[in-house]
Amino acid sequence: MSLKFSIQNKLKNKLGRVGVIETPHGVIETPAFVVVGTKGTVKALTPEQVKDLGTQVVLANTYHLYLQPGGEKVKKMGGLGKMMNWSGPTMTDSGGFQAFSLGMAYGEKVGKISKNPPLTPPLVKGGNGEDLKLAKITEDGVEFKSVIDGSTHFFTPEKSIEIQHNIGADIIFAFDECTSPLASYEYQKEAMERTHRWALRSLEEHKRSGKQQSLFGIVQGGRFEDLRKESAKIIGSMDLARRGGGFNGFGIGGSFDKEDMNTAVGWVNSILPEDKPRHLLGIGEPSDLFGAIENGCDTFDCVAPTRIARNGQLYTRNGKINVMNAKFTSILEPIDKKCHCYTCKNYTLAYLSHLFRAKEILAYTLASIHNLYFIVNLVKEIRQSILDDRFEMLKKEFMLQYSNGTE
RNA sequence: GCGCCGGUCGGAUAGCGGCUAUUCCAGGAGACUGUAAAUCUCCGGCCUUCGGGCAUCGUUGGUUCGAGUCCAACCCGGCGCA
Repeated sequence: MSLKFSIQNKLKNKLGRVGVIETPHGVIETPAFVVVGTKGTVKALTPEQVKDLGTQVVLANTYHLYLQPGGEKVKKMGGLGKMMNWSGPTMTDSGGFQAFSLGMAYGEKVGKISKNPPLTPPLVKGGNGEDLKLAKITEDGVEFKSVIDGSTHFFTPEKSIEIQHNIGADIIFAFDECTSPLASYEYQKEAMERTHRWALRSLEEHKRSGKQQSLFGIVQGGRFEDLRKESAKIIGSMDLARRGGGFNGFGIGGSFDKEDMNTAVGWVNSILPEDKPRHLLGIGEPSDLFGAIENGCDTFDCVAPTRIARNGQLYTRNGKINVMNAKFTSILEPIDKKCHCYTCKNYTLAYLSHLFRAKEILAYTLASIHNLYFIVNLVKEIRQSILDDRFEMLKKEFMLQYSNGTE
């Protein structure tokens, strides 16, 4: 069950690399942006549209598919890929993110990326205790309340792996706890150590089952250097000596400060084994990609392009625009004149603006096509730039234009 | 002409004597990073030293400590009868 990963080229004096991951459902040329299809569908898009815009791999979610339709049902439908008519590589997240989004973050204005690092250590202790939250963390696992009907479910590492086996993605993730950026050092450490214990349990459950899917272990540690390094060391070498093999690849999870995310990723990737793929979980604003890639990440998934698309925000080389703004109602040009996506080739901003205001379903489809095309192909462009030895040039050019753009 | 009903933000509404005039939609803007999300937040009369202050419920008067709310007249709209 080892995953084939080969490195084709590396960035000079940096951790970045170009490679190829071989899965049972085809290759992933890395770096690659992984499109999120949480419930076994990329919202607003058909798999053909997802494929045509250049997507190589789709990631679904264990918690959501477990609740609906259920892991067994997915298995009976032939597994994730077959079920959703996606013939390419697939991944599933373990449900660890929901320990955060339905726990600490539930009902709060907190994302996993904090933009203004708190000057004083926050009072927030950890991730459980409040009855209002839908996730409570214990040593054994996480108690979740269903967002659909409020029913209670308990995820252990073993349970998550079992569900992920049923769902049947090519790459699955160890069960972890995604922490809040507001959590204290003490809590981050406590959660990280628990995640390490869960990682071992995930790995053992996976080996015991004999399933052929690839399992990625997840590095935690929040924004703290010593924790990140410790986590990378432990997850990176877990179970290697005892049975050989260890994890097939790694996920880098948890929370970051926007400011030093790249540095944190660098700490981790300089420790993780070089010959296995590294997936940066949940990161993917255009401006984040360059830093993540040059710091050694091979794949990234992010809901941002599809979610913000449905909420009316669109990527352009000159930064993001909000298509709902009044000024776009009369602009008879595409979102981005240089973009080659289906949406830009065929529709004007004025029309998109109309579709959004009218709440027409097509609005969400066209916007999602554009944003995904933008991000997927930006990563492809970065990949090519590494092969052509002009990464720095592209990065400089893109970042300047993206942050200066007023359009 | 007579009778009845009604005039509250751009539209639709709540409000039936008590201080902060409600909600929805439309409008303006912002947010969203391993999807609780086609979602959420804020703004919307004037002034503000951002604490707040002053207005405002068709118009004008009146009753009352206090009126969007009660009374009168007028204006406008709908319906009915001539």
